[in-house]
Amino acid sequence: MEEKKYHHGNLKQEMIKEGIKLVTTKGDSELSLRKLASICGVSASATYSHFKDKEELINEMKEYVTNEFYKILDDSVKNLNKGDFNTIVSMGEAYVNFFIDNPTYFKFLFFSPYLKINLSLEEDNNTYPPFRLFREYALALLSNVSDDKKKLILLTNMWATVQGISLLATSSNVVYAGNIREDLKRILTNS
Amino acid sequence: MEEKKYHHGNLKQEMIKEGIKLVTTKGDSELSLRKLASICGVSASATYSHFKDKEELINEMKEYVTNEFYKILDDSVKNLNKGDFNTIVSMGEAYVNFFIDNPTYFKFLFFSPYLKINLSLEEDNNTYPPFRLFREYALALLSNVSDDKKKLILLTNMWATVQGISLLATSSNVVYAGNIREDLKRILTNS
DNA sequence: AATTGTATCTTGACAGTGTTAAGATTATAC
DNA sequence: GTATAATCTTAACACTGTCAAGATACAATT
Repeated sequence: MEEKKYHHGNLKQEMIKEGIKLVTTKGDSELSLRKLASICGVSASATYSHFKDKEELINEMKEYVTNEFYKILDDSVKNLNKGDFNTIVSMGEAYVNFFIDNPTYFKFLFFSPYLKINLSLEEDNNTYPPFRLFREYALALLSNVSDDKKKLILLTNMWATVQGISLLATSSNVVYAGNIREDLKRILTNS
Repeated sequence: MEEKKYHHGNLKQEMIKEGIKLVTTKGDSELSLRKLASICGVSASATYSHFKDKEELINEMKEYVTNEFYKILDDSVKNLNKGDFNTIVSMGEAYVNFFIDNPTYFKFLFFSPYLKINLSLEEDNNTYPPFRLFREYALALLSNVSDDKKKLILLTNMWATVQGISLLATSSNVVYAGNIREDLKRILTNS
């Protein structure tokens, strides 16, 4: 039996985690600060000691999920060579599977002003980290493509493929019957 | 100067249209029944003479937008031959351009339980109409593909391409530099 | 160790939301 | 012309995010 203390001790982290749990199980429309505060055994206003407003809480939740996403992408290419075809395929599979495993995350992550998506060829630190990682590996594979415009189009298409399939896979009533490996191969080999 | 009448006369249609205007200009978070009722010069509860609840209003708004979407896809293949490559390309371009022209519609349409997306090969009437139309023309092009599994994968990929590019194009900070014609060609020719 | 300051929490209030109940007004049907 | 049904209004409910004021407990300084 836990003692009910005046100070929670770990409220910020718990709100983020319970918030993600709520979104995952009930959907993002069910996420309310008061409900969340109640779950954490704390008054509604306690939220404002840790977050400026609801949006800031949601952004921190997104950051948390983003880190999970990033780690999975990163792990998927561990011990693989950066320039290999197999490497980007492995990441592509991990990419799609992440959202198949967590269907609610796709909407949660990809429809928000938080995202800074940059499709340029140059490395930059403003890009959404998982995308940056994908770009890094995709460009490594495309290093022998000399035409920059062609390169950008190929990059965009690889991206659109994993992103589009993730979208379809997490939409209602859709089961993806294809093969992410074949999809990426098709894009890469015919260029 | 309009006379202010007790009965509005055309409230249902005006709420749908003004609702879409609100979503388009301010985003879907700004859509409230009371605000909408106020815009239409009517009390908050008047809504409930025409819609069961907010969800029903939103669904009718989606239906309206869906019809626009469908018409644009349908128009894009008018006077074109169903089995031609150019035909599906024309539709693909119209598909993506519709969402480039109306960026808020993508989120509005594609994240809701309303959608019934069916990726099977068989014709069925439960599928979301614009998707049904796309499938119809895509399958016409694929009529010479004998392997049903291969056919389904190709269909899915054509779909994922236009859908993924639409998503990227309507996300923040992304400009699609590719060419939808080349994308579809790539998918079709390498199979 | 006592005091002070700061971080964290509470209660109470405010305006805004979707929704319902009861009743007023007007159009429609017989 | 009268009854019925559709459409609207006002009033209220529970819920939401947010803020101001004050209570509590932890941390730092003397």
